[in-house]
Amino acid sequence: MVERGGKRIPDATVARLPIYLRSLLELGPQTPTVSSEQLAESAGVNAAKVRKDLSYLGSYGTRGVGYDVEYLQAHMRRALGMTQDWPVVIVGIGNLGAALANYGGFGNRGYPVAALVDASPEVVGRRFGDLVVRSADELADVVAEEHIAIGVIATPAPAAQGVADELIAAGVRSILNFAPTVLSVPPEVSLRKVDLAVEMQILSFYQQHGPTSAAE
Amino acid sequence: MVERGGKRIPDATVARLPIYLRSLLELGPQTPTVSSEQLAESAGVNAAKVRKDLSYLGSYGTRGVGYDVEYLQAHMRRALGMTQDWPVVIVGIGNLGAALANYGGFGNRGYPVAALVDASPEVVGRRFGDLVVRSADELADVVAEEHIAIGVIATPAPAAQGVADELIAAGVRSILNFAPTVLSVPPEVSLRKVDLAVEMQILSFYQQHGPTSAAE
DNA sequence: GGGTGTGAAAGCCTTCACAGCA
DNA sequence: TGCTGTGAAGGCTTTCACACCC
Repeated sequence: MVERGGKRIPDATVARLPIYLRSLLELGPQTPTVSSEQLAESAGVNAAKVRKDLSYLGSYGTRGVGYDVEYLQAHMRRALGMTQDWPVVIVGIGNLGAALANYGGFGNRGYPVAALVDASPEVVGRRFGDLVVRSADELADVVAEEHIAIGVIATPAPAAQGVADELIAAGVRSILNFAPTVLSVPPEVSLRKVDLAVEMQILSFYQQHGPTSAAE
Repeated sequence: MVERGGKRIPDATVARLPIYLRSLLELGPQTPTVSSEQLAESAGVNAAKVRKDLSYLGSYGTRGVGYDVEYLQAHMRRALGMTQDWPVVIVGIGNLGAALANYGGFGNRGYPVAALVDASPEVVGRRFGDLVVRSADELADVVAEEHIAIGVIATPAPAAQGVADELIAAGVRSILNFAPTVLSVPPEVSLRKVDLAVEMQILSFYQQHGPTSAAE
C-alpha cells in the first residue's frame, strides 16, 4: 500500500513527479518560488494538474505566492527515493545493453550501474569503464554482492522471462524491461517496460488515423 | 479524427494493439483461432479488455469459437499502418543513437532507418552499416529526400526542442523522443517519449512505498 | 456448451471553479 | 489581489455480467 502516514499517491501522479523535479532543477538557484502556472508550462501539463499532484505530497505552497523551489525539491527527492543510491544490474550486453552501460546519466543521479551480466562467453569478461561483464550463472551472486535494487533487462525476448524470474528469486523488486515481450511478475515486484517496436507502431497508427493524443 | 468509417479507437486500446499483434505472431501457423482468454493470457491483460479492444476494430470473432488468427493479424496490421514502410531518421548519434542505428529490429518490421544525422563534425561522415551520418544542417533535405515519416530524437536535452521544430517544419508528423526533456509540438504532430531517468525514478518511488501498479 | 459482443456499473484521472489564506 | 488547495463534475478506461450466436 502506498499509505505512508498520508493519502495514497495516484499512479498517474507518481509518473509525473520526476518531470516536475526536473523542471524544478532547471529553474536554478536564483528562483526562490514557482507558481503552479510556471511549473505547468515547463512540465507540459496544465496548472490544475500540478496543484492536485503536489497536494498529494502534502501542502508545500503558499497562497498568493507559489511553491518554495528548494523545499519542494527536497520533498520530491525524498518521495522518489533519491536520498539514497539504488544499484542497478544490466542483464544482456548487446547493442542496447552496451549503450546503457556506457550511458553516464545513471550513476550521478542515484542509480549506479553496479554490474553487467551476459550469457554469451564472447561477451563475458569484456570491460566497460570500471566494470567487467560477468556470467549469467552468477546473476544471483552479483545481486547479493552488489546489493542490486533494480534489474534492467536488455536481453533478446526469449531470455527475458527467465532473467526476470532469477532476478526476483535473488530478491530484486524493481525491473525495467527493454526486451520486446510481456513479462509476468508477482504483485510485490514493480515492472516498467520500454518497447521500441511498440512505440513505432503506435506512431504509425496515429500517422494513418490522425493524432488525438499519442502521448502517454 | 480517428473515425475511419467506424467508431473512434480509444488511445488506451491503440497502445495495446501492438502487444496483441505480437501475441498473434507468436502463435504460429498451426493455431487457426484464439479465444480472448488465450490472447489475454499472452498479452498480460484480462479477457474482457481484449474483447472490448478488438470490438473497436470491428467484430472479427466467432461466438463459441474465438478469433481467426490470420484474419485478425491482417486487420491489426492494417490498423497499425504496417502495410507500408515508414522511413525513420535518427537525430543524435551518441551512445544511444548509435545503438538504435545498429539495432536491426526496425528495418525488417516496416520502420527502415533511412538516415542518421548529427551536429558534431567528429561524428558526421561516420558509417553505420549502409548509412553515413549526415550533418544537422542537412536535416530538412534528408527528410525530403528519404521521405522520412518518423523522427527519433536521441540528442542531448538542450538540442531536442530545436531538432523537433526542424523536423516538424520539414513535414515530419511523428516523433519519438529519447532526450530527457519535455517537448512541445503542435496538435497535428504525434509525440511519444522514452525517458530512462524517469523510469528509474518511478521504480525507486515504488521500491520505497510498495508497488501498486508501476506498470504503465 | 462455449465464447463473443456490449450495455451498464465502477473506478480512475482530469478539469473546473471557487473558497480561503497570505 | 494573487495563487493555492480542494470538492464536485466530467471524461476516459476497466470490469462486470449476460444476451446472443455458432
